[in-house]
This record gives sequence, C-alpha cells and structure tokens, in this order.
Amino acid sequence: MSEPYREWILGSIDSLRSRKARPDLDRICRMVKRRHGSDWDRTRSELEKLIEEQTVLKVNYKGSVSYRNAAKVLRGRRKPEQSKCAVKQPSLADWSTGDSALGPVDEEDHMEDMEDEMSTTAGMDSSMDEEGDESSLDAMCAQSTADSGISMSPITSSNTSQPVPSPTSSKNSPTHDSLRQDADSTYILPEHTQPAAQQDTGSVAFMQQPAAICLSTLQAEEGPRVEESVLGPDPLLSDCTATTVSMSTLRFQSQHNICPVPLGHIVSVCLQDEAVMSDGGPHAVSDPVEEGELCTKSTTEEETMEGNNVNNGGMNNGNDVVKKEIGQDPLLWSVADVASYFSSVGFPEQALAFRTQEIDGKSLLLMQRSDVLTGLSIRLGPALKIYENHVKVLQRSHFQDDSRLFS
DNA sequence: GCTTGCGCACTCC
DNA sequence: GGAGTGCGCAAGC
Repeated sequence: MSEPYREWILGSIDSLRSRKARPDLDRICRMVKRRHGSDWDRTRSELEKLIEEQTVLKVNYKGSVSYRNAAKVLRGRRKPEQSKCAVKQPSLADWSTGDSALGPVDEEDHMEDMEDEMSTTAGMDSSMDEEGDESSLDAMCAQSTADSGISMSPITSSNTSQPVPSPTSSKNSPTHDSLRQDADSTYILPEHTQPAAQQDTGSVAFMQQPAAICLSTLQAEEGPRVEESVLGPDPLLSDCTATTVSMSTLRFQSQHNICPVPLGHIVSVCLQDEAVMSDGGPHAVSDPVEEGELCTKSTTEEETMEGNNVNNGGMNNGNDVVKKEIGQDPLLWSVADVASYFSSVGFPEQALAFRTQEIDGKSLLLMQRSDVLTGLSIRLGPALKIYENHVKVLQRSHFQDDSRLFS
C-alpha cells in the first residue's frame, strides 16, 4: 500500500461523506482520479488493500456498497464510555443496527488480536449476503463488536478448523431473525478472511470477528480453559502461569471497556508476576532471558531480535534525549513519566490517554500493538506511530538490555 | 457534464 | 432529541 493512496482514498471518503454523498467505489475512484490523476484500477486495488488492512471498511448500506474511514468509524456513534461490551449475552440485534453502519470500535483490536494469536484467516466472499448463517453467528463474538453498531458475524479460523463456539447459535435463534431483518448495513471483510464454510452457505451477513476474540469473550463468562489449547499462549503473558488466562481476559475486558481496571493495572499485574518468577519465586522460570525474548516476540513474528537491533523503528535521537531526561530505564517510569515522554515526542493528546489508563513504565513495556491501537481510545494514526516508533522501540531496547544482563 | 452543497427523511441509540 | 447516513435536487464551474 503506497502511502499517498491511503491518504487520497481516505480523503476522498471523508470528502464524500462531508458532502453527504455515498462514498462508493465509483465516487471514490472518480474523486481520486480527478484530484490526483490516479488510475481508476489502481485506486480500486489500493482500496482493496486498505480494506484488507482494515483502514477502510466496506459496508453494505441500504443495499449498496459504501466505504468507511475506519479511523473515523472507530470513533463513531458511541462514545467509548458507552461501550456495551459487557459480559452480558448480547443479542444479534445489538450488533446489527440496521442502516446505521457505524464503526467497529474494536475492530482493529480484533484484527490485531487475531494477528497476535492466530496465524491465518479463512477466505470469505466479499459479496454481501444479508442472510446470516446462524451457525456462524456467534453472539459472543458479536458482543465484542457491540460498540460498532454494525452487523458482524463471527469469523472462524481455517487455522484451527474449529467453528467458533456459539452458545446462542441456533436455527431458531430469534436474534438471527433480527439480524436478517435489521441488518441494513453490514461490514464486509476482505475475501481472504471469509471462511469457506460460510461461502458454502452463501449466507454470511458479515465476518469480522476473529475466533480468538470470540473465545476470549467466552472465557470471560465460562472461565479460562480454551485459550491455551486453541489460541496458544499470549506471547506477552505466557509465563504468567496461573494468571495467564485471567490476565488475558482482563486485558480483553479492559480494552472493551467492560473491565473497571485500567489497562495499565492489568499489564502491571502480569509484569509483577513475571518479576516474582524471575526473582526465583514460586513460579520461577529457569532462564530469565526467556522473559525478554517472549515479550520481544510480542512485536511481530517476522521481526527477530537480530534483524531489528539496528532499526529503531523510526525513533529518532530526539526521543533518546527525552528518554534521558526522564530516565534511561522505562521500567522505572511512573505514569507521569510515560505521559511526559509521549508529550515530549509530539503526542500530547495521546499522552493524556496513557495517563488516563495509568500506563507506567512497566505497563508500557508490556503493551501489545492492540493495546496501543484500541486500549487507549486514541486515533489510529497516532496510535500506529506511537506503537511502531516508540512503544516497540522502547520494549525492544529494554529487553535487549535485559538479555545482555542475563547472558 | 461534473462537482459540490445541503435539505430532508430515515434509522439507531 | 442527537447523531450518522445518503438520496435527490439545485447551484456553480
């Protein structure tokens, strides 16, 4: 995805929306071509890429396809504090809000979690069919999208080949009917994310929800028993042993505003567990270096320690100056230090979010991409920069230091 | 002909 | 009642 196209397309979508025109493919391509001289097909292909990476959401609104700027949809209709992603059993009506096609608040989060926890997604026909297959309509998955007000079906993983557990999946599910009746607008995932099984039925209302999230959500109610076997351990929390699952659940709940505990508390608790273990506590691990490695792996799979030692992810020397001013070891940073750091590197508004979530240095070092992108309720653009250029860099350098200490 | 602005109706919360 | 959405029309270029 070339960066100009991202801006061009998002700009076009925003522009169309501002003048109350439907941001459909035709208008978007036309506007991009007119403004930037871009080839129609190229625009379309770039738009597809944006859809795949969830920057743009493809929605079916009143029988026609529209496109949404995901970053804006994320901050759409419902205020974060109004998040209804509670542990209650949601009805599909909760997430099939008719023609008001609004943002999947945690969509990015879900996708990120899926990236973190699952390696592949199943194919999915991007063509929209309003007849949702109830077998795929996992209400619990829907729950995590309740904020969006968008009709979404859960996604199943070709990786696990397991249908998402659906306590409410029933042919007679009334919520299914409500979905069919009410889902004027539905978000459409890229084809590759749609499960083949759904294609067979041709009845997928919308596949947006990674199974990982569905399972995590289920765990919130049913207890921690699935995650490890199905999803694998949370790379960041994997050594928290007894607390692993509950921490994951708490993280999920916090990110979806259903947990009263600030995100910073959750990651801090896990860090403390790790500290105990590293100190030779009851859950002591044999090799402390593994801790750092595990956490380092939480960045991206393909980035190895060796391959990224030099690349600081865009963190410039000015940031190092800030780091020096606050203190070299982020582990010792207070919440105020963290906020001060991000304020100093040009994210004063986002620094407030870190403060609100009580992210101290320990928490910061444990944050995952999804935590930054969605757990803080900050805009996607700055969030990406913050994670890639700062959080990731700080984590990498910190755990590299740790590795050197223990080696 | 194309783009833009916007009144209005619809829908959801 | 507020807010998101977009159809349909008029105005401007």
